[in-house]
Amino acid sequence: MTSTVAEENYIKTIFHLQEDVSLVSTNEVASYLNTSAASVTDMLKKLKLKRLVAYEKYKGFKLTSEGKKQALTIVRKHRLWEAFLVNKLQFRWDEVHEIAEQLEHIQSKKLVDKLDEFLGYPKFDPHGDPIPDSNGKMYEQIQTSLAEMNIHESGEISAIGNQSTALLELLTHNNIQIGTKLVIHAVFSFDKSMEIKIPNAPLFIISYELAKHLFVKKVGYDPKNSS
Amino acid sequence: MTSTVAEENYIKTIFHLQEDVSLVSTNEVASYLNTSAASVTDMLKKLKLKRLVAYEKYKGFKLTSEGKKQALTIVRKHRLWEAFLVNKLQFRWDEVHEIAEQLEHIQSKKLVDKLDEFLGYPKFDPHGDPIPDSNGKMYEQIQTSLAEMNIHESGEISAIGNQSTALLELLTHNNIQIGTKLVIHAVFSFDKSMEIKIPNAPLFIISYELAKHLFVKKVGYDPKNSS
DNA sequence: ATTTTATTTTAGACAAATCTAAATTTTATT
DNA sequence: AATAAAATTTAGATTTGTCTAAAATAAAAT
Ligand SMILES: [Mn+2]
Ligand SMILES: [Mn+2]
Ligand SMILES: [Mn+2]
Ligand SMILES: [Mn+2]
Repeated sequence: MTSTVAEENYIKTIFHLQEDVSLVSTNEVASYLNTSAASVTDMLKKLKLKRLVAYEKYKGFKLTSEGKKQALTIVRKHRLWEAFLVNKLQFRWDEVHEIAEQLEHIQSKKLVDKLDEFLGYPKFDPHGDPIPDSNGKMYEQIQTSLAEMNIHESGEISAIGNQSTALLELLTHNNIQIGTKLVIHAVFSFDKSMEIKIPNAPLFIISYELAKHLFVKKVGYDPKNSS
Repeated sequence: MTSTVAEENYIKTIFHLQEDVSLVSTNEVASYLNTSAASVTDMLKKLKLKRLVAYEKYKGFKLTSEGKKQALTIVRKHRLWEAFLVNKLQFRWDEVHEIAEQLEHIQSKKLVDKLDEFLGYPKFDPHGDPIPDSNGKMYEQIQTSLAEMNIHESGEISAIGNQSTALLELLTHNNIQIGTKLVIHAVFSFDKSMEIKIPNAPLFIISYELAKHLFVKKVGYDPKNSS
């Protein structure tokens, strides 16, 4: 019924990988978890036996609905703990992922629900990722990478696609955080860098590399009028 | 350098058992941890190799100073998390031990110290047990079991030596909690039961079984005058 | 001082999670 | 369609933490 820490890490990994594609491969999981393909195959057999993944050898795999349900409770715990660390204990958001990787495996439904209540039922974690509620429901992220946006479009930073201290340093330097509104003033084809405007600051340029890791909720932009 | 969860559980167990006696035995640890004596011997070899216990076969064992230091950080985490669960998340004190058994193994010095600060540097956990500070120092518990006290002595409940829901139920019924002041009005030799007085309640009788599990800080009682 | 009992350790086995190397299957390339 | 390359699985080990049963040692009882 309950899963080990190792099993939970595989379940969560498959969950994240299958957000993009319908079937996940052995090697994808192996490289994500820094483990060998052989170990992944071993674990898949175990998870199949527990009916948490749908798996046929050589064919790829995905979570069953029970597997997805378990994944959502792990993701819920991970993000709630991250919110706790940042909102209550004053950690920076680049410090919390590692600790949440441990805390997400604590087993106690009551603890999670009380933590959720204590935090005021937050809908998003410090990186802008949605937190599943106790039924596994969470907000959709209707957002695009800033790198894919065009000149004159505007939006609001909704998530950060990388949790490194190096990225935080750059964002802090430029006064960018989740919730910051921006308008794209120019896009330079040479290096795909962008000139953007944010409130209370002069225009400045950000690299394509940076733009790729910033996710934006578009505003003032009606898809019906976009021909 | 860092220890596994299993190792930490042995270290903590030896720490608690050696509070009473100078040398701990294999069987004591085995029965405390509900494991076999053979497993304890196996683990002792490992802990000896890591220089965390002083152990000679057939002779008993105790923690080295490094072992004690590690034990204190585990106890610190355990009790701080219990304080968090009760003081911030509104758990009852009979619900928190199991969860703290998991949380005490989370590895992050910074987390523990921030948690301590967030809680306002509590000196005692919800069961009245002292919380080591970040240097491993903690208040001495100058307390005796209520069962060992005599008629006319008075004191204040400082710790509960058992964390069962059944005990909490009885204490709640009698309006006893940590901090409650009491005076012993009578001790009945037949069954060692005691008649006690607490503020705002009539005299009532408690069993020897209960008294054994209540720890009391004596007050208004000067040992110099006790002939 | 023997003998009996209790305690502790050793021997050997097992499950979980991992690995490397070899075998198999699938996919891509000529 | 045959062959080469890539991906995946299997075979066989290894480490950690556990177990039972047997052997060794220590403690208690006669
Ligand atoms: Mn994270
Ligand atoms: Mn996050
Ligand atoms: Mn406890
Ligand atoms: Mn406690």
